[in-house]
Amino acid sequence: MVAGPLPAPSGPGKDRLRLWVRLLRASRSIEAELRERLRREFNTTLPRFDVMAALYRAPEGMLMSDLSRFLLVSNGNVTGIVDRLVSEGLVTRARRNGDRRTSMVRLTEEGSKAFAVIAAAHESWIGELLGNVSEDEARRLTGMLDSFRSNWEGRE
Amino acid sequence: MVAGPLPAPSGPGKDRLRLWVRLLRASRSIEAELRERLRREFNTTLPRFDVMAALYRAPEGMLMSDLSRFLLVSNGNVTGIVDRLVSEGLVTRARRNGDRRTSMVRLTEEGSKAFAVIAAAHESWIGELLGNVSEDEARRLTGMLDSFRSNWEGRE
DNA sequence: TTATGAAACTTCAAGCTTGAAATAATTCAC
DNA sequence: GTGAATTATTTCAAGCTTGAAGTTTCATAA
Repeated sequence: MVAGPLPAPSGPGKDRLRLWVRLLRASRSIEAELRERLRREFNTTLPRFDVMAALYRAPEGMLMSDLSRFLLVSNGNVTGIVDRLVSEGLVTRARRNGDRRTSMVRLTEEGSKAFAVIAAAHESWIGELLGNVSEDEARRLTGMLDSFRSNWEGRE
Repeated sequence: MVAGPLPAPSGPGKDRLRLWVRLLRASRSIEAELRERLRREFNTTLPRFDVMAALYRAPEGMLMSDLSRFLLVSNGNVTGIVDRLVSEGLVTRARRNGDRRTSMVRLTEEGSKAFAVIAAAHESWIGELLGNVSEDEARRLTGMLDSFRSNWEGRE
């Protein structure tokens, strides 16, 4: 490559690279805004919200490793976040009789109530922040991302 | 088993919420894979790569605040990453005569060479990881994300 | 001039994140 | 049953990230 300083990227593969850059910028922008609002309005964080959201969908509870797999983060990471949620009284770790290596993590009553409030705000924020994406576009994009996902999960 | 535990979310606004969840999962999956490969193959990190990529496009250099704005991260964050890159000899901070508050950050010769190698691998990884997105789909998705971006930047 | 305000950075504490190593409990092969 | 893998989790050091507070330098204007 002998080139001028800023050749507009082109050539095979550049379309996907460009897509990746856009995808990353979009999700970082939205994430930053959500993080900021969660902090300002509810004094919480995105990782805590993510854990609570996962647990809210699973009233019977989740193992640490379930959480880690579902949220796509490391085991050690979940330990720390759950520790903080426990110390805030939003979550419990219940030792199981069957397998004493594991513990079921569940939202407390308080955690569940708190989450419901935050989730409602969160949903309306998303509606606002993605307001310029039409419902139709949203569905088409979602479809593309779904097929990306199934291909991704089936790869080695 | 009365209520199904996981009613599929529906109703107004749910399409955008679903889109956001898919978007976040896709970018996190890809990011995790890139991070892993950068570490394994080049013993570096995504934040360092991002800074170097920005500097590579700007041979004349960038201010710390330019980097922070461009990468969508905080000022203090950039300080730390640049510190590490400097100590690795990949980047320099040059004090300017005009305004002594600022310094121009540039890739060193070594940094530039190193980046070129990593960037080539990075591009081929993206080609591989997004291989199931057709070129056509990639362009359409990019178009949607572009219009999202211009709306985003124009919001108050 | 000089103060006062803004701008560019750095520092800091707290929290998030990872990968690797350590613990503890279970399962499996024999 | 015993010992060797395997699985679930925690701990740890290093690095990333933020928002807030602090420093230095510059710009403005009275």
